[in-house]
Parts: sequence; C-alpha cells; structure tokens
Amino acid sequence: MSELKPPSFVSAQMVADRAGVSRSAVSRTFTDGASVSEATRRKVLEAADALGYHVNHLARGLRERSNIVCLVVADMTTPIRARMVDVLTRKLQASGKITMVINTETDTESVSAALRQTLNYRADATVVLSGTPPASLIETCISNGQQVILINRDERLQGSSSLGVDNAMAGREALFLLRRAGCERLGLITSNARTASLVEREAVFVEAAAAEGLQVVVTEAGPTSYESGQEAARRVFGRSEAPDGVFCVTDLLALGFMDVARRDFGLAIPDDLCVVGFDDIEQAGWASYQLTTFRQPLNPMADEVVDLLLQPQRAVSERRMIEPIPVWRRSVRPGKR
Amino acid sequence: MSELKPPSFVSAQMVADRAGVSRSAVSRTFTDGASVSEATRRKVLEAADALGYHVNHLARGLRERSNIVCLVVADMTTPIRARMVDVLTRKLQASGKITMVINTETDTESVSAALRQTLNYRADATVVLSGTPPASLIETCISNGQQVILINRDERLQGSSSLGVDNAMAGREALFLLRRAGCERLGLITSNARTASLVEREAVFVEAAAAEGLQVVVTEAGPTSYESGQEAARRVFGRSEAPDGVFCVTDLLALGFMDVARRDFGLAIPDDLCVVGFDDIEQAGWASYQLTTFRQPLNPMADEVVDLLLQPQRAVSERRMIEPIPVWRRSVRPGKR
DNA sequence: AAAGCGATTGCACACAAGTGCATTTCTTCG
DNA sequence: CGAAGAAATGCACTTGTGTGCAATCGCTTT
Repeated sequence: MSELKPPSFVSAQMVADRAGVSRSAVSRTFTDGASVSEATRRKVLEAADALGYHVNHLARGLRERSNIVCLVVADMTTPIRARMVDVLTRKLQASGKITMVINTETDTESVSAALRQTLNYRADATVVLSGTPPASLIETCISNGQQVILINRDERLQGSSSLGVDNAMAGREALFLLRRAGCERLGLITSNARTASLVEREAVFVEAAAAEGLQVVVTEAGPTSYESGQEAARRVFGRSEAPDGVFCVTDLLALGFMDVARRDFGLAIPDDLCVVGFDDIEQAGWASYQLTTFRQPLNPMADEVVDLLLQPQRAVSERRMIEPIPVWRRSVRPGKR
Repeated sequence: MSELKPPSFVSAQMVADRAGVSRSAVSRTFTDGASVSEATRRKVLEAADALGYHVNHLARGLRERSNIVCLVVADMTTPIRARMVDVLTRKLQASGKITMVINTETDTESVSAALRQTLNYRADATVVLSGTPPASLIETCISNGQQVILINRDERLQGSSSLGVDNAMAGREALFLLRRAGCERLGLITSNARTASLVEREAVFVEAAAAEGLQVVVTEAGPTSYESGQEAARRVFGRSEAPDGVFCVTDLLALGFMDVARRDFGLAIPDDLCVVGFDDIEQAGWASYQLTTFRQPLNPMADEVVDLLLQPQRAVSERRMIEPIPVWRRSVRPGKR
C-alpha cells in the first residue's frame, strides 16, 4: 500500500495513542526514575517498538542540557589532529555526549563563525583544537552558559579553561638529547603557522642552546606539513654550514626533512644527522623513520576534557598542563659519535 | 540562600522585550524573505547584538529539517578515513548542514547503536562510512523520513542510496600493471576486515590472474593497518616461493609490506618487487614510498553525497559508482625487467 | 477626507519533549 | 469494610522557534 502522508518522525503522542495511555506516560517510560507501572511501561515499549519511536533529543535539549559538544578543528587530515578527534569523540560518547565537528580554517574570522554555530546548536561546551577565537566571543559563549575548552591554544583567555602539553619541557629535553649525541651545529625547523605551542617549543630550544653558548639556525618553511619539512631540508643543506642535529617542532616536518636529507643529500640518520620531532604520530614509528619524538598523551588529555565537562565549576579559567612523553627511537644516537 | 540565576542562553523573547517589539518580529528578522520593516529590523539586530542572541537551531529543528547530518565512522585515525571525514564535513558545511560524528566499532551492534543516535537527533541524513547496519534499522530510518547513504559498503540494501568506487576496475588494472612489469609470481595482501570492497578487489584480481593462467598467493594478516602489512611481508617472504608482484588492497598494508620487504629482506622496489596499493593516502606519495596506487576521488564522492542530500527523491535505492584514478609512481616498473 | 491597498505586526498555535501538581487508582492495614 | 497511605496517571505549563491568519499601520489616490 502506498502511503499518502510523507514519512516523518514518530512522536511520543503517536506512541501514546497506540498504547492507549497519555503522552506523559510515554515520557516517563523513557525517563529514569520516573513513576510508571510495569503494565503501562510494557504497553508503551511495545507500541514504541512497533512504530519505531526514538526520543527526540532536540526537543529534550530545549529544556535541559543538549549534551552536544562542538569540536572546532582545522587540518583534520593531519595525523595528530585525526587522532585527537578520534580520541575525543570516543571519550565524549562514552560519557553520554554527542560530538558536532566544525571543520574550519585557522583564521580568526572562520573560528568566530564556528563559535557562533556552536551557540546556535546550544552546545554544552566547545572544544577548540585549532585557531584562536577572539576573547569577546568566548565571553559570549560563557555568558550563555557554555563552556569553552582550548587545547594547545594561546593560554590565558579569560573564563575559558585551557589545556596543553608542556612545550618548554620538550624544548629543553630536545636540546639535551641532541647534545648528548654530540651534536654541535644545531638547527630548528618550524612552520609559518606561528601557533603559541610551536613558538614556545622554538623559543625554549633556542634559549636553552644559548645557555650553552650555541647558536641555532632556525628555518621556517610553509605550513605544518610533510612538504614543508622537505622544503626546509633543501634549504638547510643547500647552505654551507649544515647542521648535525635538528629539532623539528612537528613530526610531519621531521619526516619530510628526513626523507630529503637521506635521499637527496645522502645523509645517514643518526650517524650524520640526528633528528627530534614532536607529537608521536603513527608514522613516526614506521620502520622507514623510527623518529625520536615526544608523545602528546591524547588519552589523558581527553580524560581531562571530559572531567572539565562533568565539573563545570572547575572549569573557570583553569589551565592544566600535561607532560609530553619522550619516545626514544633511532633518529638520535644514544651517545656521542 | 540567595541563588544567582545561572547563566543561560538568551531567547528571542528577551530580544523582543529589549527591542520593544513582539517575538514574531525577532523571528522574522532572522528569517529570509519574511516581512519586517527596516526600522524594527534595526532595533532587533541591535538588541540581539547587545544581548548576544543566537537563533536556537534545536528549536528550529522541531518544526522543519534539522540540517544535521550524522557521519557513522570507525577507524577515524586511518589516513583515508580522516580525509573522508575532512572532505565530507567541509562540503556539508558549505551546503548549510552541520555534521555529527559518531565514532563506532564496525560490529553490527555498535553500528545499530549509532543509527539509533542518528534518529534521536533527528538527523536529516546518515552517512555510513564503516560497518554494515542491519536492513531493518535502515528501514526504520527511512520510514522516519531520514536518508541513509552508504559509502563503500555492501551494496543493495533496500531503500538506502549507496556510493562507492569501482573496485573491479582497480583489481583488473592492478593485474595489468604488474603483468606489464613482467611479474610472474603474484601475491595479494588483504586484511581480516572482509569488507565488501576489499573482498571484491581481491576476487577480481585473483580471477583476472586466473584468466591468464596464473595463481595468486593470498595472504590475510590482521586488521587493515601498517603493522598487518609488515606481518604479511614476514610471512610471504618466509616461504620458499616469494612473489615478485603484489597487490595490497589498501595503501596502509602496502607501506608496511614495503618497509619489511626492503629492510628485513633486502629487496629493491621496483627492481626485485613491484607493489600496487589502493586509496592514495598522503603517505603513499612520500619520498620513502612512492607507491603506485589508485586514488579514491574523495571530492567527487563528497559532492555526490551533498547532491543526494539536496535531491532526496533521487536517493531511493540508487547506487552510484565512481572510477578510482590510477596514480603511477615508482613502486612498479614501467616495463619488463 | 475617505477609501483602497499593500506592507507590518501581533496573536496563537504547532513542534516534541519533561515535570509539578492535583487527581485517581491501588495496596495495605486496622 | 473502610480509611490511610503510596503509587500511578493525566492536565497543563515550560522550553524557543516559525508561520497562518487577522488586525493594524501608513501611504496613495480619488
């Protein structure tokens, strides 16, 4: 039989009609702790099943929390970002939230538009993985009762809680590793993204080197990518004085850098050149690279996010710092040559 | 105990009060084509701005389409999946939709739970990238007026529209490439995922080889991953009769396979061994691999999805096939040795 | 000035839920 | 058998929108 009515979602009213009870009874059947007799509950569940009823979370979200969390993210295809999104969606789901992903550019205008979307959908919280939203907009979010959590972003934005890895530690430790390997001519490879995190890793590394009386040649190629790493290597080894120890502020940069150093300039790693990365993306562990790097502990970070969500009062202006975990592989010599 | 009013979202009513107009006027101000005088519109916009008002899309979604699209996906960290999610979220956003990501396992029970979530949030459509939902649940979605679009899934699920790359073409072409390179002892590497797509690539490759009187040694390692590719290589080259031409049904498998073949068994690619992959993930183009493979045309696929969303009537039980694009790199010889 | 007419505006309802409160039903005990 | 108490139920209101319908406003025309 062909239906006249266009298909549409089945509501609690329809279930109530079919079960011969009031709509309230249906509502209570699907609400924990509400008072419903076993008999009605059975009738309701049966009718709901027959009609294919599903509670409308949108309508529910009108009165109480929506249970929606927005993830504002750029460069999703980057391995580290993909993992972040993966881990976060998993943990958020496990704690009863649903994730909306807003794929954006990193410029302020795009991020602002993303934040506004976040408000449009009454998200309980927004987690920002990329870009830096304007303070005024964050304030709007917060005055609307929405939490804002920044990950690896510029710290100290009034009212938002923020969360990041200890870049300074990585910068110092990277220098230590390269020096222990006996590297004398140090290089640093970074991208033009100029993120707070990247800048800090660079600054601390350069500073720590200066403290030992060493100068660092800093090379900034294009965006944070494999190709930029390649480009940086071409530039670095095209010069007269080539480095023998390099800290790449990102694994992707490191991998591109290594490939060109080895293939185009015939350098052996770690014999002629030591390389340290940051992130510990999957590819860093591949046999072709075996990159020594610092792991962003994504699971603990995601746990922290969930924790902040569950205790909103904790969240105000708090800044949590997480230690990256050194991962020793073969791109740095264990001792001097 | 004097409770401060908890911060909450500002509603159209508040804006109306402040602007001294009716709530309808506010609603009309934010509705295209509605009739509002320039004067009230200005007053409303001013009040809205002052209060930080944002239209509640949840409430809007009660009456009309929610503009929510759910993406059901597993293995998000896999480069190909990450790119799919990236491209899809981008294109969906561009056409005014918002994406909810449901990160799931591939087993039927998890996928079913994901589909139910989809219904709970009144998504206009669900796009399934992983796993195979039970037909009954798809039917429920459709009878609720929700579109279901399956990508690279088992075809022919009543009522859903489905979309996939031409695996048969890839299987045939892979054989052609290897034969042209003069490979005599053929191997095929697959995972234990047993997806329809993977199975088809395998079947067609084996069949095409049989048509030329050649037998293919099929190796199935663990899940679809780099590590499984490594494992497969260890097994394959541990045997007496090693292949000189291999089709890996996935780039990730291919990369792991290549690394072990070269590093642990000293094989030169493409001189001693030719390798063909599938997907064209970013890493396939890296200098260390230069893998010849087939690109999944993600942009056209995403365009197709958006197209199906905008023309729901088209969507019923349609199956669209997209040709993968051969990408010739250096893992296969251009001619016989 | 009155009528005509189109552009605005507000009322009230619909959408789909949860819940306080009053009412009804059931259970249990005296 | 009746009353007290507990459990179950339904009514009506709430959440924030969009919109049909009727009323009103302002302007033009005769």
